[in-house]
Amino acid sequence: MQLYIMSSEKNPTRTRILKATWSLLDSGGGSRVRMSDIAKVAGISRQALYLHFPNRAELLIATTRHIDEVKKIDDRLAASRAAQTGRARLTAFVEAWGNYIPEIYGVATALIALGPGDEEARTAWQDRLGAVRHGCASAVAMLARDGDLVAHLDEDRATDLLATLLSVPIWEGLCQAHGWSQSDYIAEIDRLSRAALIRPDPTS
Amino acid sequence: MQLYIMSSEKNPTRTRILKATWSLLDSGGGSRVRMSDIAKVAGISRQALYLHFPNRAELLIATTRHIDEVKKIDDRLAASRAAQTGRARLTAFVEAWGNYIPEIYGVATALIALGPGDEEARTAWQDRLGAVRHGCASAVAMLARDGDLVAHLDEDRATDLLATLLSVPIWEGLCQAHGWSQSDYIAEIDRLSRAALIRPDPTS
DNA sequence: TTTCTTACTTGACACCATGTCAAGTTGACA
DNA sequence: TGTCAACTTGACATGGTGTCAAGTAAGAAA
Repeated sequence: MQLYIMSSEKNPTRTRILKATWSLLDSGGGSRVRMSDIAKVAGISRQALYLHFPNRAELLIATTRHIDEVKKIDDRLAASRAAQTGRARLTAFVEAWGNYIPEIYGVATALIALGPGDEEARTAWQDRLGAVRHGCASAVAMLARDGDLVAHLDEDRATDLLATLLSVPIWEGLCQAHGWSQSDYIAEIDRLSRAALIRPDPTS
Repeated sequence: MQLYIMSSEKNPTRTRILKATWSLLDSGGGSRVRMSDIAKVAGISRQALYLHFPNRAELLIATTRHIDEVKKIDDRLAASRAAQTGRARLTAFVEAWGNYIPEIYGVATALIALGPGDEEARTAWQDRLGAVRHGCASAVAMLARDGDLVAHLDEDRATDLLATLLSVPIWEGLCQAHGWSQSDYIAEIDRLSRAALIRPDPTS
């Protein structure tokens, strides 16, 4: 268990560092952002960063947590849990997470790029994926409960598939590489996930 | 224009380097493979690598070409072009490319990891994606010709979507992270791409 | 006022990987 | 015998991370 402290209140320079990291990462250059760049934007010396974070990986991880806090991801995902049917929940979850991706994309990129070679960074990212997967799993479970889950996939498989459809690289491919709008992305992933998971024509 | 020489014949050490790179990259550690590791496996000095390749990026790129040559990707993709209907071609292409992914996965990972920060590596990888996209586009065009393309997507959008479904990260998510078998992967992507692109029930 | 503490600064340095350079060595071939 | 190509060895520049030691500025406590 861990105590989460509102980072906005105390530790003003720590917050300044996190905001600097966030803004640099958001402006594109995922893994090209150096510690010295962050220090410069935060208005402190490079070495002072290490008074607040033991290394680059932890700084990036702390930045994702900071963004989660500011963007209130927990609340947003919780809202998707209100849906009563599996189908509704699927759509709600796709929307909630799909719309969160662009907000963490910068940090995600940096964290993923760090992954091979940094155990801690990989773990941190896996944790996050785990949280998404959990949301996927409960949407899938609800579909199964409703008898709406496609026949050829068990719940685990269906969860794998949904989590993969909702992965960052897919968002990146469509919205970054191919220039899709966020709403087109959401609409298509929603449609695709329904095609993938929902049993066709159960009533006919 | 560029002359492609069968690398297997002449240049024995060059080939040894490429094979060493390939085997190291295949054994997992994508971006953790150092030039010195490659040299050691190839049985030459680290500096001698630079007598054959100007830098790491070019070595990786040459390695993908070497694999293409050995694995005959061109022939395999060409075979998928024999299909007469859009639907058959879609399946054939999914199979051809989907089964090629695991064979280049190691190098792909290293090349992608190099991407941010190395213009040349990014370009090389983009070229490859371009080739895949081209295959996707002609499958989509054939579907459209047959009147089988789903109504709400134009050909460009459909191509984007198919190329994304066939991207390396999706294979990685399913087959690496979640342990799917290659045949399950192919079956599911085939089904998913048909669900995504083919107009439902055109005859009823 | 003096002293102590905390947060920061400066500058130097070790580490590690890439890539470069210069000066050998070795073997084949003429 | 000489020459050339392929390779070796050792040294070094570069650029980033992370560490260390000594110094400074400001506020709280005595």
